Amino acid sequence: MTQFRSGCPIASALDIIGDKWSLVIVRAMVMGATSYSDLLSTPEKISTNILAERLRRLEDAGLIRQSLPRQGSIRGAYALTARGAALIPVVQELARWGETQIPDRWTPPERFYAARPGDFDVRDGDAAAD
Amino acid sequence: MTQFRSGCPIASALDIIGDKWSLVIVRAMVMGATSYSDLLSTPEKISTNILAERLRRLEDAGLIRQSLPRQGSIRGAYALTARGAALIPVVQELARWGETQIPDRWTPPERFYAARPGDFDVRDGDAAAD
DNA sequence: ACTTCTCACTTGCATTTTGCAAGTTAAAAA
DNA sequence: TTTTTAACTTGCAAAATGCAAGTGAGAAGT
Repeated sequence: MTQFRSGCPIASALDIIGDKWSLVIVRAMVMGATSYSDLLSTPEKISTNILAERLRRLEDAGLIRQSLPRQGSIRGAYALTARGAALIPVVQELARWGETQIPDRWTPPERFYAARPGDFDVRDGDAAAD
Repeated sequence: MTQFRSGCPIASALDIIGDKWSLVIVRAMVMGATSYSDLLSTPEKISTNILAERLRRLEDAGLIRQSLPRQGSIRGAYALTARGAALIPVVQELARWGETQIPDRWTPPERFYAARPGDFDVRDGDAAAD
């Protein structure tokens, strides 16, 4: 599995999600993306091989999981696990930093900052009905 | 300068500090590192060329700066700018994530979590006397 | 004054990661 | 039954990372 550079929680976290794409994927999933094509259609234009590899790594690291395919679809939807959802405060702080420190960035929608780790990892039954 | 993948503040932040080393350097500086050799002696064992290049990039991005060399030293000490210090909440959340989600990580000292952006970027005069 | 040491890097080169473009496979739609 | 679409895989070029060794300038020792 991942070799950690040290016992430091920050360095170790970066050994897992310290790249240009992992937290972009987490952001997209916080915003509701669940399929491979949802993730491909983000404005950042991730390439297909990188997305596939990142999804594999995030799954191996236990941050996301693929639910069992429902009938009428070949593959299951991706969802954040509790561990992955625990990154929400990190991406929110990153968003605040980007908004305040980099000129002309978009303002994320309210519901992005309102998201809480507990809103995810529903374990079973996709009870996301309104 | 940096080319941003999109207007998203998260993706743009990652375009600047989305790698394995930048936030490790910020962490070390929050903990008091000010010289090249301070930064080299962190437990993560960054190699010299990477450190030099990262320092250059962080300086170009306005996150750190090198103060004017005092007499008796050839180069000035590195310090976080206000923009760099604004990353403190990000590294703190990352630390919380690492501590709670990865087994057997070190517990950062109190003063790490107590650090506030306002404690840095003293602008002039190194008034860090006890 | 002259050699030695240390600090802050630079350079060369191998390895790994990232990125683009095109191809594949299976199921859903026409 | 041909065509689309969704979810990838493969090949190869380019960029980032990492190791080891080298450099230059001021500080320290003698």
